Amino acid sequence: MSKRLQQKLTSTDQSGVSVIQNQAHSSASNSAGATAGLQQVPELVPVSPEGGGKATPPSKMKKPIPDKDSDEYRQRRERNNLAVKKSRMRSKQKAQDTQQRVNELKEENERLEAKIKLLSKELSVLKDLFLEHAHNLADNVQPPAVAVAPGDLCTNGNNSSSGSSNNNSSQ
Amino acid sequence: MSKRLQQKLTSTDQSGVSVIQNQAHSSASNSAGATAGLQQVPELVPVSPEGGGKATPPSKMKKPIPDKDSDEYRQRRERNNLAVKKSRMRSKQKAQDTQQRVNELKEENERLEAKIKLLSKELSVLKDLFLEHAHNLADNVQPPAVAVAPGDLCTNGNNSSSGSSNNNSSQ
DNA sequence: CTATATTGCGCAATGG
DNA sequence: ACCATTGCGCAATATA
Repeated sequence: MSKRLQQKLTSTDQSGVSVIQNQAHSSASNSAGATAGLQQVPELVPVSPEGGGKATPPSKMKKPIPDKDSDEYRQRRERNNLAVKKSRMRSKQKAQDTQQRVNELKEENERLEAKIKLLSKELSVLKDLFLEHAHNLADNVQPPAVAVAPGDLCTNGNNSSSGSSNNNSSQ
Repeated sequence: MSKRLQQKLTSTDQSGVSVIQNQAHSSASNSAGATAGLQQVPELVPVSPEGGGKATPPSKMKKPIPDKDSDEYRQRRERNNLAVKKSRMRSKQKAQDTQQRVNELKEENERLEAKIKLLSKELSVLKDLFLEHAHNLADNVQPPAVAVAPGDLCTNGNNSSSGSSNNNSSQ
């Protein structure tokens, strides 16, 4: 009574499907009334169409007949299903990773841009100071105290509100 | 003779498959010998199991019978197949776009890092110049030519002689 | 509730 | 021969 109607049930119960297929090319119509398990296979079986005892290297046989209900067939299918599942899992995983990569890169971009902004600011400040000096010299005037205290530069070139003049080390 | 064996052929010709399916839960074995087009439907039809004349709010009917070979069924399937195809196409497209985004972001990252490097260099040069001036002033002497005094107490860890005083303005 | 969108799964063809 | 990848259909489920 029981045919062979159990295949995966690995995760969620699915509907077992028995599928009969007709070849588009082979227009062999056969009749096989199956009471319970229905399946049909054309009885056309090219039984090794080779004259010699070769290993059929360039054998021209169209289809070795996808024998249904065959043990080997079922085994093959199951293995393929497994492979398919694995492949798809990896594919999805990869897509996810890619998405995450985008986020990481976006974050890093922001950080880099912030740093650029800061550096630019520092640069502009220093340039301004230079211009002042140049003007002073050009005016031939030499003020005893310069606009900037040399000690500041000696200690640290960072005079921003928060001291953050370090290179990134993470990642 | 020809049943209903043509479905997509939108892109490549595939094998037309007629699939009969049995419900996993309903263990009703029926017999339907079909010569050409085979199909089977369990005659179990839960005819609205409610006692009152309600609108069946939590109606428990399991399946309204997936009528095969029905016109409406076939139509519905075809529409779904189309939707599936569309959805998958978009999904793939999106994945591709994401990958491209990664590349773009990587490029931009490189650009930003290069810029940072350049700005850092400029900054260090300017700072060095400042230190020189400061020393000159501190020495009370003002040489006509800027004579660099190696005596640096200020630990300026860079004395790159390469003159790369570029000034970028774009972006 | 009906229509479309998404998702998991199996099958088959194909590529390596 | 084997596994990996891919396109497609079906059905269940989610979303509108």
